[in-house]
Amino acid sequence: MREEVITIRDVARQAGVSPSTVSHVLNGKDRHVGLAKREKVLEVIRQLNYRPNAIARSMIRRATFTIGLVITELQNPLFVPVTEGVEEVLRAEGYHIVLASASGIEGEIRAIETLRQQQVDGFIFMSLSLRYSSPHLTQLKEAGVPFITINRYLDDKDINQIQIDDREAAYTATQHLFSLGHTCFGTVAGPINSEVPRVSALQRYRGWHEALQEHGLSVLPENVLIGDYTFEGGYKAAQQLLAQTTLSTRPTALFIANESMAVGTLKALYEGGLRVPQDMAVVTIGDAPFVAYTIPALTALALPVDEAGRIAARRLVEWLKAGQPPQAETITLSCRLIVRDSCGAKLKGMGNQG
Amino acid sequence: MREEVITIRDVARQAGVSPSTVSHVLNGKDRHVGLAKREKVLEVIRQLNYRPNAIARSMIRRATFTIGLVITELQNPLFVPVTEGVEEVLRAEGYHIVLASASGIEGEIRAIETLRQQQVDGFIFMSLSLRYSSPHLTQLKEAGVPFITINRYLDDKDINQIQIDDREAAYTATQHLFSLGHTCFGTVAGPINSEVPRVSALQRYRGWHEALQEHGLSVLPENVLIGDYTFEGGYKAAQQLLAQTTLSTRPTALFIANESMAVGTLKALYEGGLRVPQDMAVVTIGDAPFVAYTIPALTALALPVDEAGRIAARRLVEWLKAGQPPQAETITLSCRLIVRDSCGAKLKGMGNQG
DNA sequence: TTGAAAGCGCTAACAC
DNA sequence: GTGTTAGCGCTTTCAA
Repeated sequence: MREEVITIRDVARQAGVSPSTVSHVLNGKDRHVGLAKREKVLEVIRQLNYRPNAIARSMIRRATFTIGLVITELQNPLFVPVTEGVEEVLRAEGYHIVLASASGIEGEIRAIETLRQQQVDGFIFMSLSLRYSSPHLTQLKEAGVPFITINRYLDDKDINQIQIDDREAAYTATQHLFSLGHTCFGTVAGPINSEVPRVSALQRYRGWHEALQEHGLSVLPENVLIGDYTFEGGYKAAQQLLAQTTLSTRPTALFIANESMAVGTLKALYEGGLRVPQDMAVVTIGDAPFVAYTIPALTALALPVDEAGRIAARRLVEWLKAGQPPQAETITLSCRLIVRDSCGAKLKGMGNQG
Repeated sequence: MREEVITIRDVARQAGVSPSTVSHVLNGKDRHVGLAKREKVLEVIRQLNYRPNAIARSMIRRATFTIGLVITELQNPLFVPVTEGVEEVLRAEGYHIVLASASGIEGEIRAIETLRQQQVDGFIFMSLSLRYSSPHLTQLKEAGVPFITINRYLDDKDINQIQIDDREAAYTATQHLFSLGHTCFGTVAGPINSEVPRVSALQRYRGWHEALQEHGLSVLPENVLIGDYTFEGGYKAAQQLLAQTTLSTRPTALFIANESMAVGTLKALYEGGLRVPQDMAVVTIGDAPFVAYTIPALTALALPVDEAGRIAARRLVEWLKAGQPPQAETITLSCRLIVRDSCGAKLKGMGNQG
């Protein structure tokens, strides 16, 4: 049943040439092969349905044209669009993706180890950023292994990183609320005070805070909630906000650290009888497809996720082709404000001054 | 900078043994290696930070412990959870995943070709099912290549398939509406009449239709809309439904073929001034995380997606281990009805009879 | 219990 | 232009 394996020698024999000639017509670079032989070889290849063994080729070339894509959270909304970007350029360049899911630092270390055994040519890390330092990545860098990170905040600036400017996005979001006339703010932050805080959550909180400070505003502690980036977390946080505030202390504008929590928030507000945007403006970060179809549609900062993937892949491929690391660089991508309905129009009266 | 490659010979030399001895302590099966030598070898391995070359090993073993995961639509909501299931069991079994995105049959054929060159041990296909016959898969089967499909409807019953029972899910959804007392129905179907219809859309339409027939009900053509499985598609379809129906002909219950379209529908209904579920009950198929947080929360049929992934991976691994195909089988998984708020309670009056 | 030797399928010097 | 040869790093007979 199973096709017997046919090798380059079989082709050579059938075509009456040497294996190296076959190899040359296959890879066809420097060497010139006579037209007659070349055609004959090509024909035999087709006839025999010969399929070159890429593994054997890798042995000699010392390159597998394979890159390891290491991620921690498959269900992270960034994963799919980033991967699409990565895949798009890698495929065009003839590279394959080996997917490794690794939760936690230990998992990541294990994944690196086995992928190196598999002789991947390089890595793209798209894992959560849980801390600023990652010794195992610094080590990987020192071993000369080509890799690039997406969406991590490593303080080792000799590592090539693609970052999305979470701080700026939060700042922009908050400014947007300002520009609409709001002065009484609340937020549902991401996991900023768990044991290992997510760096993006920290940065988003920071951006929000900076914008407030800039305007000399402070926020009541009861208007600052902490969520966990989930729908449920956003829902609960908003419920709590409503429960612990009164009409007089309640914010008129909410910055929700990510889109999942924003959806949860919308629901809690609806159930609490608050209208968005009339009673409460809501802005968030993240522009998953459903964000445009909530009620009301969410004003959000769109993360340049597929671009991040493409850039990462492109830089890695350049590195691989050059055979040496590019100038280490941290590329920071900005988010784009997409105004929809959840923040409403500019406030008219001054009655909202908090 | 770059670590020089250290091979099994280096280890052997350092440890004062032969390469084959090192190989044996590494793979440690039949052969007994003296304790002293074994320890010495292990120590040298650690010292040198030796990393066996999996590629070289594959050459001899004729197995790469790698499987190709071929998908058409990265952004398909099934992709992430299915992949999680697949990854979970494959990793536990020591297999690696090579991800190949391939749009269309031609892309799939190309992906198969290059992955076979990469010597993957088997395949999992999680692509859209666009047609019932796929000659290239039948061919792959005949070549003796181990593979399994998820969510495809192939009429070649000699191929191992994992299916989700779309027809049944739609039937159940519709029955649920019935059980609540509805008699006037509408639907937003998936892409059932495009040039290459999606089989799942066809099946869901069929299940809906069967349930209606069973109750001897017919549906006004104007209450049957066709969408494209997107948020936008659902939104537009529902708008059209409202536009082309009057209060007297308008359905009281809607079956929306997937969750994205259901979200769009909810928005259109809201904007049209219809309350869900009071004025219109809505049920859908697909239970992406956001489905529980729409307003109102959607009653939906949850697809057993991660289970599908796990089963597929498990069966494939068994096949690989056995070295021969299992009894060809099409495993059909059922969906689970999750009742939330979008269908409301049982209708009281009889005024809704259509 | 261990080592020597022969490859896996391919490419790349090096001859001719 | 083309063939011969020597490996890539590993496993696996086959002897010892």
